[in-house]
Amino acid sequence: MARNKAFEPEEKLEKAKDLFWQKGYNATSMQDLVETMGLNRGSIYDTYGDKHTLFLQCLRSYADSTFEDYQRTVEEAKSPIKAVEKIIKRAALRTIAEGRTCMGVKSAFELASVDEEVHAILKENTTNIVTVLKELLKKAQKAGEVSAKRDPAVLANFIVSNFTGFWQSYLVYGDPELLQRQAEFLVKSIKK
Amino acid sequence: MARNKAFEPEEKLEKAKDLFWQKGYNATSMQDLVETMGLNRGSIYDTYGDKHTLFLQCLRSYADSTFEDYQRTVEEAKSPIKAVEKIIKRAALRTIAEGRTCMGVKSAFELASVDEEVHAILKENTTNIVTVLKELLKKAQKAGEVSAKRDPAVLANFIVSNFTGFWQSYLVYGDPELLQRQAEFLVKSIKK
DNA sequence: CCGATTTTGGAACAATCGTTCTGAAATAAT
DNA sequence: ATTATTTCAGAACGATTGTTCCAAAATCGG
Repeated sequence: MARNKAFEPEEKLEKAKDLFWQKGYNATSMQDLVETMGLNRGSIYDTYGDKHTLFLQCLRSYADSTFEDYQRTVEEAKSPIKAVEKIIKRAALRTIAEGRTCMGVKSAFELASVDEEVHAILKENTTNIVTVLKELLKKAQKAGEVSAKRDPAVLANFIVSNFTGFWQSYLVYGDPELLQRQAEFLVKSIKK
Repeated sequence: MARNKAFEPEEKLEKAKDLFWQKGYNATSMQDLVETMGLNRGSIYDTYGDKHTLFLQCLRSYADSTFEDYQRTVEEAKSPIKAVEKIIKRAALRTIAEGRTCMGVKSAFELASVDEEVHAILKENTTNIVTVLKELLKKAQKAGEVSAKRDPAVLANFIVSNFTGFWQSYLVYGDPELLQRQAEFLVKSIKK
């Protein structure tokens, strides 16, 4: 009946994601996308819709894969508190290694206050991570590894907020050692 | 000899600042600025230079006034540790009250990685606040109000990073109570 | 009042924005 | 081979981007 798509939509979406991630939404033009994705203008509109819709798909893809990364980190841990520690260390490591600021954080500060769809994606993603941490902290409290006086919800949000703080710190100073020490202090704060 | 300026440059800069603050750099157009500042195109270019130069002046103005606000907060405090507490509480309060995300944080994530001038302004401003906190923490350590084991530099950077975390938390959840509790936990973390 | 200098509103600029459309080439199933 | 659908390169769209320029009005010091 018809010709097949000559490209892998997910693979090209990955390229779009990389570009949006690097430049931000407003600073990325459709021309940039055409060149980076190596796709025709029409093909982009046919496959992904307009620029905004394309961006939402990229953001969702980014959010999902980071969440999956945190989930994998949890699975490998030997105890609840070790899992929390691992997640924090992993966040610090990603900040240093990725070479550019978390797409979620960038998008939050650029768009979340004026774009309800972006806000919804980021809120859901944040809640997912917070929920994982909250459950781990509850278990850690039962095991006596975290003070029972603390509210797990506050602790979990505190940790996730600190991840944004990691990006800010590294963006301004680019000092891996400082970041590591901040992460270590965060772990200590949670434990005792 | 010549006609005087019919407007107060600083007053109009304030309006530009408000607009950049609200919309971000890339999403603010020159047309927006003309309308919001109530000034002629030519007058803007004559007085402030091009869009980018105007933005830098706005950002500097914002950074200076927030730093002054923190300095005032310190002066009113009765002890070093109280001053640190006050600064943290004040940051949380501002997050809740101002209705829009800190211009410094927004600009950092939108521009700092590609705009060296913006990066320099923000780095200097951050260093200023970190320095104030560091001195206060040293004094607090001498007074036995903060554990001497901690590195004041790490603590100070940890606190400032948490301010960015405050904005993220409030941007995503808009929950004043949660933020207050995060701030309280931050204070506790520093003290013990 | 006069001459110098600004402000002002708006026209004009080339460039780019996101988006749509065209028409021809390519490829799939019938 | 025919037909249906997609890809492709690029033209074209009106709108908007940042910036410059111009002539007229306004206001100052002498």
